[in-house]
Amino acid sequence: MFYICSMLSYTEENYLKALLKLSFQNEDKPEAGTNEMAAYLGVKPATATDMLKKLKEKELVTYKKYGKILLTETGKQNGIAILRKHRLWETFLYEKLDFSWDEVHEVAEQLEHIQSAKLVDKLEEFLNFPEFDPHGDPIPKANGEIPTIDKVLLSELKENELCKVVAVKDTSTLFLQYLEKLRITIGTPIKVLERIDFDGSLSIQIAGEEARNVSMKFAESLFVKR
Amino acid sequence: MFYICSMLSYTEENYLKALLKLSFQNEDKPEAGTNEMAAYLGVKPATATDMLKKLKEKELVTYKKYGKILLTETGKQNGIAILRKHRLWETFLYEKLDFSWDEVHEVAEQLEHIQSAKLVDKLEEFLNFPEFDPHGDPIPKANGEIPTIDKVLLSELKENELCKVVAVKDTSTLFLQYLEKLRITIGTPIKVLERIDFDGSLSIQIAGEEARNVSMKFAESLFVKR
DNA sequence: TATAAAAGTTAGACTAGTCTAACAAATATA
DNA sequence: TATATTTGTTAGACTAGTCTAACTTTTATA
Repeated sequence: MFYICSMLSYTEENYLKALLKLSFQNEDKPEAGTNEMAAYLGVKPATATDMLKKLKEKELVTYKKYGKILLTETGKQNGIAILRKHRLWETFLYEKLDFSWDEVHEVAEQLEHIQSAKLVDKLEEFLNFPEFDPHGDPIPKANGEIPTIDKVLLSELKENELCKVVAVKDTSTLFLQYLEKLRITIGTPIKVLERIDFDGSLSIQIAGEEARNVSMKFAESLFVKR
Repeated sequence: MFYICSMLSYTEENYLKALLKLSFQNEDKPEAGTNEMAAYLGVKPATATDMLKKLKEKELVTYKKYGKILLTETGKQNGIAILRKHRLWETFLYEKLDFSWDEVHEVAEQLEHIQSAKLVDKLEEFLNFPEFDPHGDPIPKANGEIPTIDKVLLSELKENELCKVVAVKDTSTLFLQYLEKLRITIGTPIKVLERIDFDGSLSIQIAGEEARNVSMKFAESLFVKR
């Protein structure tokens, strides 16, 4: 149970976090490839290969030449610790400092690397132990547990189904700003009025307002709870 | 008035801050020497020389070989911006997250490098535009102005003078913890009962409690307002 | 004022993280 | 299954920031 190692560089932390995120994406098999990882981090594959050797040396990942990359338990816990910090800071920025949905990420990318166990725990307490961040993503607990919530994509609902927004799948600025324009936020109730099979678009009712059409791309970017 | 440049590295920021701090210390002449600066930053003089060339290139300092180092106006404003962040974060940690006097500095050293103009200004607003940090040091305003307060060392007071603690000169953990033990904090009233000429020590009354002796070293580490 | 001491600089080397270009292995497909 | 494509690795180079060791300039002092 002595997983979190504080002697990681800024860069190493970013690699671990990327690996963790990729493992969430590829749910069935939590591995990643070198190119995939490099693309995610915005570096060249050669660079990723080098770092991988270092992470392997430190027993944070298992991998062999030309093989897939997998986080060790230590690597995973370290990644989770960073994700925890990231999401707590996002929550702080959104709730206490009036940052908007799409502004929090960039600053949290920096704040997540601050080293101080006390700071993280005090921050969590100050925020009243939030379970989800402003995007609806779960905030890992101090022990590494990650809260869950059952959610489905808006696109999976049938006609006449009612739901509440619980998270965004796409966190791009464009999408988040569109959501703000539609006055959709975490918790907003939505009713599916009609499904247009032709292009997968939906006619929905947002918070009891008048009907509005949204694209399939939109419906596949929003998580809701029935 | 377009002073703050955001393209400074973590290290460059530290050099500018060090130079600014040294210029406060050497009040009469705000210059510094290479060795002095290196010592302050915990690097070797050779390293400081290299960085100086870089800072000169960027017009953040003026200096010539074997000469003294002086911040340019741009350099000074950048230094002040970092100091502002440092002291705002210290205030946040102390007031909102219950950090103790002597714990805030280390974490603020990291937080001061977060790049986001919005963050700093929102933080200042969230803290209600504090003028002084937990150690009583002035927090620079967004425009670079630094609040002042007239303060003297406790050691300068005469017998029977009354005062209030406004800042600490020494910010070492040992001193801060001693202050906590004595239940002295910013704002605590103190009366000088007796000055012992033999060793410069004082007999003082803290917040109306019974008399207590403090050393000359102590009296020279605490700033008060008459 | 000559010289010793202090202060500052240069040259060359190292590490972490990055790149490009060339190559090797694995996989997909004709 | 042979080959083309994709994926991943190696080698060599670069930058920022650091070091040590040797050297130079300034300053303090005998």
